[in-house]
Amino acid sequence: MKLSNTSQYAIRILTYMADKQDTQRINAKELSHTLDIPYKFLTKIMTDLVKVGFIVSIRGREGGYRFEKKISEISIEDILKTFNDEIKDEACLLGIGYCNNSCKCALHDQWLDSKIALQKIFKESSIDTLVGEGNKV
Amino acid sequence: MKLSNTSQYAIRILTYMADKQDTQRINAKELSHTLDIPYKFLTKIMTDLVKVGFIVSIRGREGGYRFEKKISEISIEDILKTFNDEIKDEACLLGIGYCNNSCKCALHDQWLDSKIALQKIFKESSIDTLVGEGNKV
DNA sequence: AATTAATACTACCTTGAAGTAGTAATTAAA
DNA sequence: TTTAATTACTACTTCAAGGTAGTATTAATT
Repeated sequence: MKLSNTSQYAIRILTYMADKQDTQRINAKELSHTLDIPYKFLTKIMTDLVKVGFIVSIRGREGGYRFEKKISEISIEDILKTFNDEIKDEACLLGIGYCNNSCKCALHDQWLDSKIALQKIFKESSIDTLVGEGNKV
Repeated sequence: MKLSNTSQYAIRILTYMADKQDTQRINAKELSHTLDIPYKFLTKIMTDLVKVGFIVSIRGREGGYRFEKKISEISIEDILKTFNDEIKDEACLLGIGYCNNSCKCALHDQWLDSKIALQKIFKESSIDTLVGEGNKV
């Protein structure tokens, strides 16, 4: 009952980047050190985040990353979808195919409200709503 | 954002067993066929469920499994705990150590209500509340 | 007593996520 | 134009969960 490491890392990276947007470019080394994410694994994730258009990369000396999309337009859901980690509508908590109103598992009704609440949180939490709270990174 | 296969299997096994408690013993072969769980993997899970005291096994010909605990006294939470898959109080959605009121990640406040709701569902859903609804197995 | 049908145990194999290594490509600075 | 600092790419290794195989043990039936 948790997000994948990759999704967790991606959310933390983008939140941290948003938090210090004064400095326009942030490089992988800084992110790796600050967020304690293995360097090589982080650069792999960064490349994915570039490909999906959340950020752009500047290669070469003095390079790094900066946002491409507005941070108000990147939701947690968007990030989770990038790594195929979102909660799908017909997700079955017991892993028996798909659940819906007419075909459901024994936990479907109990799980429904929480599922919707979680989906809502993920959809409505954009990166800009997460910054500046002095939270741990 | 899902339960482990093992937990899903265990919940389905116990729910199915509870659903047909008329027949006192159920054997691994029937469970494996009916629930479409690999036989050898299922027997491994069954042994765990025996060890933790939810069920007892009857070895030898005509053997099988039956409940040891009352099905009203086995919660989803109990099952999840058996396989170390429960939602812990200080679980951090972003995987940054532990979260609490004074030290939290950027998603902690948003996640809190859902977490509590889920914990409540898992705690309050005992096996007997899941049977007899005609749900898929 | 032998056979058969069941669970238990030990050890192994497979798979996908996580993580690592090395090199190529790029670009600013010296 | 060389060097240094950066991201991108390809391929590999590691780890834990999931799954499999073979054998031992148990006990009712024949």
